[in-house]
Amino acid sequence: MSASASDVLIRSLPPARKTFRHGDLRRALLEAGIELARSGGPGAVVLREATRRAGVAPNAAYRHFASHGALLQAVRASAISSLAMAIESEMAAVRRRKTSSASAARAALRAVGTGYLKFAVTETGLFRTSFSVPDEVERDLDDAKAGRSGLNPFQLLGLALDLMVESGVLPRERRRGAEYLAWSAVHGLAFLIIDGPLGSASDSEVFALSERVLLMVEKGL
Amino acid sequence: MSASASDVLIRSLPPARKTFRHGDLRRALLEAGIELARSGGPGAVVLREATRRAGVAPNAAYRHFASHGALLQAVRASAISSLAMAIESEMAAVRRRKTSSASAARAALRAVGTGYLKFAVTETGLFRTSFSVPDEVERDLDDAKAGRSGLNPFQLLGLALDLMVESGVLPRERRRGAEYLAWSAVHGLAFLIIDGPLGSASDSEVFALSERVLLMVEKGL
DNA sequence: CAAACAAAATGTACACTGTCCACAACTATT
DNA sequence: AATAGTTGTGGACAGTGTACATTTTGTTTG
Repeated sequence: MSASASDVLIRSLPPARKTFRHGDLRRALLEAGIELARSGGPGAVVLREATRRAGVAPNAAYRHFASHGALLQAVRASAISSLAMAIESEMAAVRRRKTSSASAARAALRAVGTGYLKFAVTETGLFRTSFSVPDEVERDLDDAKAGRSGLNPFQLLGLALDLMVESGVLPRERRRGAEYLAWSAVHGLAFLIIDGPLGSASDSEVFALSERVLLMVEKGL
Repeated sequence: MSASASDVLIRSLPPARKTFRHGDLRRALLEAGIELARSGGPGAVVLREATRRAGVAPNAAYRHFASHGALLQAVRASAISSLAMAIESEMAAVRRRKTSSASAARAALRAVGTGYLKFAVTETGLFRTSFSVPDEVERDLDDAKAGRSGLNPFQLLGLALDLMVESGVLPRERRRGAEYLAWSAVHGLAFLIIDGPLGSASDSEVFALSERVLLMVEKGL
């Protein structure tokens, strides 16, 4: 039959799957959503566009996600996981030195902060998506939000703080709730950089400011 | 003519203005937008709903705002102004004591922080709207974003820091960029409370944490 | 004072979104 | 091979922002 002509038309834009079944539509939709979030933030992850990119009718999405919100949540979980991995890789780059010493503990906390900030600057869309909606990451055991270590960003921060207690840098009585102090400062700075008045600051200014914030955290914990 | 029947229908919901001209539609739309933002955050300020509340056709808005985004910006400016006023009133409650002493300067900075946090908790929708989009408040002379003093939140913070330098609490060489350190910490905490893992924390926990963050800022500046 | 004009509203229309429902195509099971 | 269940399609609807043409109105003139 004359498949060539219509094939050209069809193949022009969409992936043009040949089988009726897609095979792994859920993953395809999720990845499309992630890509949308990466380049446009949470507001850009629109259900119909995801189905379009997957080469599928809009309603097909509802076989895999209960609603647009459910898709967004899945994308968000993935974004948080990416953040965790960014932090992990920053920590790994540091841990190659001596272990459990005071300076190592400080370096670990610092790595969490710089990983967090780097991710915010580098993957702004995903970072925004990570915090586009209320959530409790504290005792959230969802693996989709964890990095390779199985820990989510909040837990990685807790780990660094535990190290500081063990090495005597942080008095044990100040350990409780310390996550929130550190996270507040670093998250606030990240926000000021990507959404606030620091948006037009130079890289070196941002770097200098990051150093000061991390120092403030160390001193003020 | 039989105006009674249709009048009942019309009068049922909308403000039912009788003149063709509205009189002050711009203000009406802005106030409707503010109300929407207050109760639902930035996403809830939808142009058509604002016109509905003003008792006017959707397109009427375009005589006063170039786009939905323009309306949102106006709402946002007003939200920032409200934030400034919240900070101002907190500062005023403190300044009744001794002036220009070290403790007064510290109290001023503290007032900025608590005003900021109170506003975030009390007027969550407006607070979210204030930071729903990139902006530079630093040298923004827009009066719509200022409080009664004519200063916007960022400038109020700067003022408090200036006081600290004058009273010798803050070494002059650490003054530059200190706004960002303080703002980072407090803004981050505000976010954790309203959108993050601290959403389910009790009031007393939040209060205690706020104290610690403000202390961290004082120590770490 | 009537006529002309600019401003402010309306009405219609379009593209786009999320989502519901009925139906078709395919797979797996009996 | 018949049947049931899953996964996709097609059509429809309400809701959004917004462009265009049109009507209503207050103001400014001749």
